[in-house]
Amino acid sequence: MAGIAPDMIRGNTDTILLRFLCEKDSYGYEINKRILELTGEQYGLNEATLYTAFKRLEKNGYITSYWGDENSGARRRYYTVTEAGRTAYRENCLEWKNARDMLERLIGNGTD
Amino acid sequence: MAGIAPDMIRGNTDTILLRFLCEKDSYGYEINKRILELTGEQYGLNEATLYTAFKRLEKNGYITSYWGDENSGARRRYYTVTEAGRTAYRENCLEWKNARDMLERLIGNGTD
DNA sequence: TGTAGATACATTGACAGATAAGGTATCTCG
DNA sequence: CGAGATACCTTATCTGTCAATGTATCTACA
Repeated sequence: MAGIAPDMIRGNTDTILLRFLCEKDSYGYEINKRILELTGEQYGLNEATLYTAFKRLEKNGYITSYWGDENSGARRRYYTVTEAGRTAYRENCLEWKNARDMLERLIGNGTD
Repeated sequence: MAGIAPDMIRGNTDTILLRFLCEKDSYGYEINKRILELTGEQYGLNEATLYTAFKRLEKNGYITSYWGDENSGARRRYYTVTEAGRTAYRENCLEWKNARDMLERLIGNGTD
């Protein structure tokens, strides 16, 4: 298992984060753990990438953030998806499906 | 139809070019026309991207090039895929399928 | 007591691939 | 002769990702 090239994920990072936040408020570390679980440890976001993406999403008005009131453990910054974020998520999903189908046609099936 | 975001294709550009060159020797302009056809004019490679990719592939030993002997029309630089290029193509196809399935799981289905 | 490991967030500089914008040159058609 | 298509190429710039580094807290264990 060689892992996944970052350039394959690029363009979908924001969508992935929005997906998890559409389910429930969450924070960086937790989301990344869920990504690792879902991919059988095959893929996880680099931390710098993760926090850069959160900043971008917040700047675009797709999420808001607040500090959790942990009385134990490290502090956590929680994120909440906005209505605009939910809309963006749905649109991104359509774009992904469109791009996926196109790539399927363009790449061929590897039998040559 | 908003077209396809470049970041969705990124990481697959080389594979797409190799795919066409696995079929037959070809040149930049022709490949790009075939991409436009196959996608219903939805997507075409930026020329700078196209020629950068050819350079990269050649540097990696995946393709070789030669000038066509056109006796009419603009000169064409033809590309030939090497054995290493065919192998890379097959591997890239597997990587794409792997990444695609992973993204499918990570992105969800947009129904939230 | 202390120290290793997990949790958790954040910043920095560098890099690779993509882009827009510009350029060269030839042929075809009206 | 000029417009449009064919065909290739270069440069400066942008964006997202990454490695490296830093901070701080809690838990487990010896």
